[in-house]
Amino acid sequence: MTQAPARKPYRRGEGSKLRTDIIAAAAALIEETGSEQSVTLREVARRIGIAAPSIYEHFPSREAIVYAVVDDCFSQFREALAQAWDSQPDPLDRVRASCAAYLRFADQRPGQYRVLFGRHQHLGDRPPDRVAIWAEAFDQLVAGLRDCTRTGQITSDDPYADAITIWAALHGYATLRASLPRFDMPAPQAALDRILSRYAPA
Amino acid sequence: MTQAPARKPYRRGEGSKLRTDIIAAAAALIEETGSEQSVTLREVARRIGIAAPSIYEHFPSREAIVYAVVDDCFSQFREALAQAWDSQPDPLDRVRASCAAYLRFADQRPGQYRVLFGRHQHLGDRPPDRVAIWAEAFDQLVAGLRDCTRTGQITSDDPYADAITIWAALHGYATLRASLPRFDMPAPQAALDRILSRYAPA
DNA sequence: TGTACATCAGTGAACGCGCGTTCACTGATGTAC
DNA sequence: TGTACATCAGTGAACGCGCGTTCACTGATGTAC
Repeated sequence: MTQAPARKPYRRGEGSKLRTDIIAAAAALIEETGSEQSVTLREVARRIGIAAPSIYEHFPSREAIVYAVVDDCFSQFREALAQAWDSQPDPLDRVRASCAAYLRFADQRPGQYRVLFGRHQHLGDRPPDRVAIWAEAFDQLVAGLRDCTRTGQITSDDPYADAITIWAALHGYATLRASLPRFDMPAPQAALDRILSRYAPA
Repeated sequence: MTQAPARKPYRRGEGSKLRTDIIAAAAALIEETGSEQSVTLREVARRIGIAAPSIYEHFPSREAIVYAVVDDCFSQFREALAQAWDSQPDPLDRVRASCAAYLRFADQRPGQYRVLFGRHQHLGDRPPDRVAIWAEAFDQLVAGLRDCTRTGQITSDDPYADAITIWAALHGYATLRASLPRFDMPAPQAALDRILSRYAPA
């Protein structure tokens, strides 16, 4: 769509910086449209201000760009969750902080969050196994709930089943808010408080 | 993709039947891929066994087909919810039945459910106002919860806020289950029981 | 200090593809007489 | 009962478009001598 202004080639030895530009442009495109399909070589090239074939110096195919972006998103998502988890020693605070980080990611980058649930066929070399990443985050939530039941901060006869419900509520809130922007939703923090209030009564 | 076998033209006066075929083929395509983008005139035509330009007898553009399909989905969705609501006299049973119908629709036609949350730009003549349809369904849930608090079947200090949470949990469960089929989720009825158990303790 | 040259960071033109859409048309079928 | 013809339900070829990808190339830049 938008044509980037003229640019000078990177200096010798800095050619790999273009790789970063490509991923950034593709990520922005995904964020704007919420779809991987909008990542076309030509549109990415236009945004950076290069010719489309220049991309082949850094990626073997269109699909490889999308793959790299999604990979990047997953890393940042995991990092955000891990940081929140580690920041709190108390079990309930830990669950709260993790859930808040989850909603913050989805709120600030709804398009990228959306893409984390897309169907990603593998490129051949490495298997994607996105399910494993979600399972990891989910297991952490289950562990958190278990800790909270042990300390008596949360009452649950089945932390696994309740973790499913809480995850569903988080995911549902985040995607509803992004899908129906004209529908008046409470802010993330208020929504989270509501969700958890049924599990950790004051 | 798949080429339909040879077919005979509809008889005189029955030409409008093709319109139904087109919507059905487009709906199937959406259901298979979960995306409106897969509805192309040529693919729809291939599936029915006609030439692509024949579609212009019944729809002015590609977008009009998608619009008709989404319209159809919304009608069926509303109908399913209304039927469930009307089938139960007891307030809590009514909420349960409506939520169950919601999950059943999403479970049986995940691709079409997904599309109900897409961005639909209007075609000019009539405004889409999808938000109004969602608001209508949501208001019914709020009313149901209010009735249940009156009868004491559910405890809530803020039925509106709790309706948001319950809707989010339903939507989140449905979309997670569809997005991550390899992640082991409980069946819809079990998930619904879990969700509502926090609001209507036995 | 000057210069030839290898290499780096790209480019421009072209390909085949599927797409939406337009247009002139065709063959079967029901109907008026 | 027979026939001309209007109409219906479609078709085939073509258009311009944006796309992914290939290929031969080019100009600037750092380096060896």
